[in-house]
Amino acid sequence: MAYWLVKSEPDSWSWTMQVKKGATGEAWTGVRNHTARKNLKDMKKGDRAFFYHSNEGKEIVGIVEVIRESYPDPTDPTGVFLAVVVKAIEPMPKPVTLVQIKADPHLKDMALVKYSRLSVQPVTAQEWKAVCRMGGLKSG
DNA sequence: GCCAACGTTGGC
DNA sequence: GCCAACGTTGGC
Repeated sequence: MAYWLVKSEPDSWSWTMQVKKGATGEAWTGVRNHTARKNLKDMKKGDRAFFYHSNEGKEIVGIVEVIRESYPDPTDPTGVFLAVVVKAIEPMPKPVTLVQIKADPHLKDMALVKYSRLSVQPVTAQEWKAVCRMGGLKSG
């Protein structure tokens, strides 16, 4: 199983909205970047991803699971880009902020820090564990 | 095919 | 609100 991080501005799509969707999940659409597209393509059913609030909050607020692998993004008229479907698994008991991540020597190589504009990014198993611990979760 | 101009993202 | 990073566009 692989780990990822997906970003959303809470003004357009927030963790609360994701939770309301429950087990049905929600299509993750609107990604228009080729690096991000590749990451969406690599996502497998059962993979987990951190749900990150950009701009407002700047923190990891929860964990989602991929329940449908990549397919053509219905919001993309060119048919080039991809979407996946994710469902909320659990919230972070204590959201992990960008400030905390930057301050941790083990985490400052995270894509979140290095490629701040990338909206879908891979997370290593070590990073996953470390962030979960900081967020008050025992495992991933 | 190069590169300047421009638009967007997202942290500060 | 500003600006750095970076992707895209379009003239040549």
